[in-house]
Amino acid sequence: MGDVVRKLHLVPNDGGGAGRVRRANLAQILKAAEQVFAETGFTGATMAEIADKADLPKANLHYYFGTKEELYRAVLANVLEMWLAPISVIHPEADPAKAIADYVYSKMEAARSRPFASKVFANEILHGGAQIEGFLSHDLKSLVEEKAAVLDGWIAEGRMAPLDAKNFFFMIWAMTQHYADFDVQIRLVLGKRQLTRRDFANFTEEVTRAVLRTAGLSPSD
Amino acid sequence: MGDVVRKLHLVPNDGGGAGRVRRANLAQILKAAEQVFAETGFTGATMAEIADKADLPKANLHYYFGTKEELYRAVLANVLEMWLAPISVIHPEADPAKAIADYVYSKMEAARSRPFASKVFANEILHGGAQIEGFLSHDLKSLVEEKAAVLDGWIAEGRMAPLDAKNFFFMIWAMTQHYADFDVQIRLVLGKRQLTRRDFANFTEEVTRAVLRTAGLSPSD
DNA sequence: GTCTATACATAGATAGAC
DNA sequence: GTCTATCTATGTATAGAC
Repeated sequence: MGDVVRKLHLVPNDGGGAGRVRRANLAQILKAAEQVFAETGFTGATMAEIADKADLPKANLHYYFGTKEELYRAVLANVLEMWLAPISVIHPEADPAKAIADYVYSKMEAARSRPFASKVFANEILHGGAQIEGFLSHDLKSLVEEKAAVLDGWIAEGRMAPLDAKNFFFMIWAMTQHYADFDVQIRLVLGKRQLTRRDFANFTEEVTRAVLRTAGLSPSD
Repeated sequence: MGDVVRKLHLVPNDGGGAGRVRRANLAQILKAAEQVFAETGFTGATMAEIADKADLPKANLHYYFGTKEELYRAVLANVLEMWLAPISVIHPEADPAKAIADYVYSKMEAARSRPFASKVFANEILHGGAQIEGFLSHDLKSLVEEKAAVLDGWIAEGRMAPLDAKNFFFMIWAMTQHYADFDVQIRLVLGKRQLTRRDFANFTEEVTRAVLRTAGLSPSD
């Protein structure tokens, strides 16, 4: 953790780590900003609305983050950390079925518990990803290459069915993030007011089964 | 075609269908608007940029569509038509494997050939879908119920593996639209400048295999 | 039916008192 | 370090000449 943040130069001026108030305010602002950016996008979001949600005067946001864009980049940095973390369960020594099921579970849990983070990420990519080009073309690219090599190894050893490993990750991302990003569509089509933990447990089961079958694997427990 | 448009009251004043110039201008504006809304979202898009891309003065857009929101709704109406059309291949008399493969193919082809349309739709849902709530909660909901019943029938007859039929559609939508909506991520991770027809053919093959395996089916040809 | 010039509203950013 | 008042830019929409 922290690596991506530093690499992308996305850290707000921390002043040296002195104040407690500072930390609390930063956290409050970042949380409010994540929600507002998720709901209305970068241009749609207004500093006034974020300030309202953070329960702070508008000028304070500019005091801490300077510009709207800086604030946005700080939110993105948080989001990217969350996005990357789960993939570590994919490593050569792991059991394929268990590792892949764990990965799907983690991504679904992230979609359920931090839907705003997922939407901020989706929105950024949807509109060209100008702020995270470096992250995508370097950090994520090499990570995917590394993890795809793990899958290729398993395939070569006959421990899972042959498939395009990179594309396999794309399909997993597509399905898991869909439940966060397109929740409105899912709710309205199912006629539900809210997607519950039970709903997500069911989705997770279905997605896990789909992914494992695609890889020619059976659940390990 | 036209049904959804009418139901949602999304038709711009057609004046009676007189002019040829009118038709050409409307088409030009709608095409430009689809692209700009896709790239920057509703609030991010400006009438000036759309006018530029449509090669018309800004005031003309207001002449034809009144407000930015009306123009946006007209774009959405087009997009929804495209979105719905392919699902008709799912009907009781069809062969399950062939029908599902055809459906995946059509959705992937739509993602490839009309990426802006897919992005406009994704953006609208991502931000709450206020403009298409009626479409989602009535039209799409009943369509999904009808088509899920077809799958449930196939399952009952032992013609495909048991699964949650509605969720099966969600997974298909997630994967197929991903290649349009997240193309930037895919391109940068793969290190490609552009996704070609060949790339899409490969994605389509992988997604089709994943979907058929999930349904316990083998390719029919 | 087309287009230039402009009115009006909103939102990002800052100055300066506290 | 906080906040009110204000500046300035941008973008939607329209008036009115052609």
